[in-house]
Amino acid sequence: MHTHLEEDRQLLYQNALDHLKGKGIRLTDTRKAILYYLIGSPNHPSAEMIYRDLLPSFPSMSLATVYNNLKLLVDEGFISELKVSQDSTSRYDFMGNEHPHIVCERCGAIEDFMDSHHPNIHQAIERRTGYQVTRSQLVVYGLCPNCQEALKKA
Amino acid sequence: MHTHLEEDRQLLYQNALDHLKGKGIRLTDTRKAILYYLIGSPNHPSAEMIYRDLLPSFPSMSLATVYNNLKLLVDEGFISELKVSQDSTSRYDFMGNEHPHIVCERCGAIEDFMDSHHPNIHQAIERRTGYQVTRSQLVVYGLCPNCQEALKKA
DNA sequence: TTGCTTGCAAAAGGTTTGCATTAAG
DNA sequence: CTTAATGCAAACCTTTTGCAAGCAA
Repeated sequence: MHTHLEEDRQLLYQNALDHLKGKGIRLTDTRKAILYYLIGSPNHPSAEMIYRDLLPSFPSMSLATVYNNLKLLVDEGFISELKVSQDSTSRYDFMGNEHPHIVCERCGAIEDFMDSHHPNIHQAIERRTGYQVTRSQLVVYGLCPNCQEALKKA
Repeated sequence: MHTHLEEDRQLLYQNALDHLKGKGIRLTDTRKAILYYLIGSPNHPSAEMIYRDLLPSFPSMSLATVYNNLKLLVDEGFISELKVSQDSTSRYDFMGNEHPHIVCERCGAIEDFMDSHHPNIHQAIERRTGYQVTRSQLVVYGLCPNCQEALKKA
C-alpha cells in the first residue's frame, strides 16, 4: 500500500521533479536519488539508512547532504517526518495523503495502514478545540505478526 | 481536563507513591517533586522545563536526575513520552488514560483533548493489520486560537 | 548497613552549521 | 556567470553513562 508500483513511482518522481524545477530548486544527482529512493521505500528510513543505501552509488556524498535534502523535501511537502517512541532518530515517509502508522515495539518496524474515517475527524476536532487543524498523525504501537510468532516459540 | 483538581492531584500522587514504595523504589525528595510537578502540569513539559522550575526548590539537583526519574516514571507507567514535529525535545505527560494531543505549529503549545471513539478503533486495527495493538497516539497539528488572532492582526 | 539514587562531568547519539569548493541553470 | 548545493569538519543539543558520594529503607 505504500510501496508504489514502478509506474506510479516514475509518475510521482516526475511530478516532484517538475514541482521542484518550477520553484527554481536545482536538481542535483544526490537530490534526485534521495527523492527517488524515498518514493520507492516502504520502510520509513532514517537519514542514516538512506545515506548507507545510496553511498555505493554516490561515494562522495555526505550525510549532511542527506539531511539538507530531507529538510527541503519536508518543506516542499513531499515527505513527512515521523518520530516514534523508543527511537531517537527521525524516520521519513514519502506520501501525499495522510495515513496512520503502526510501529512494532519489539523489532521497530514501521508500517502504513489505511484508515477511512481518520481524516473526517478534523472538523469535529476544530469545533471541540478551537484550533485550526492542518494535519493529524495517528501512531499505533503493538506487536507485529512476526514478533508475535517469535514470542510464542520462546 | 488535564490539570487535575487539587484533591485529584493528591490522590493520584499518593497512589503513585504507594505503587513505587510497593515495588521497593526509593522515594527521594527529587523523585517525589518531579512526580508531583508532572501530575499538576497541563503543559507537557520537557526535562529542561521541569529542571528549571524545580531548581529553586532543589538547588543541587542535576538535570541527569530529572532524566533518570522521567525514564523510571515512564517505565512504571505513570507518564508518557511525547515527541512532536519541529521540536527536538521529548515532552512528558502524566496521564493514566490514553488521549489525543493537539499541537500549535506556531507557538508550540500542546494541549490534551478528549476523543470518545478513539480507543474503540484498536480492534479494527488489529483485524486489518495483524498487529497486537497495545496503545495508540493521535497527534493533531494546527493553529491555536491565540495564534489565529495574532495572525489576523498582522 | 546496603545498594539505590544522586550530582557531576564526560560521552554518545543525531542533527545543524560555517565555509571553501563545485556544479546547475 | 551566478549562486544554490555539496562535502567536510566542527559545533550543537538532547539524552545517557560512569563513578564516587550520599541517603532511603
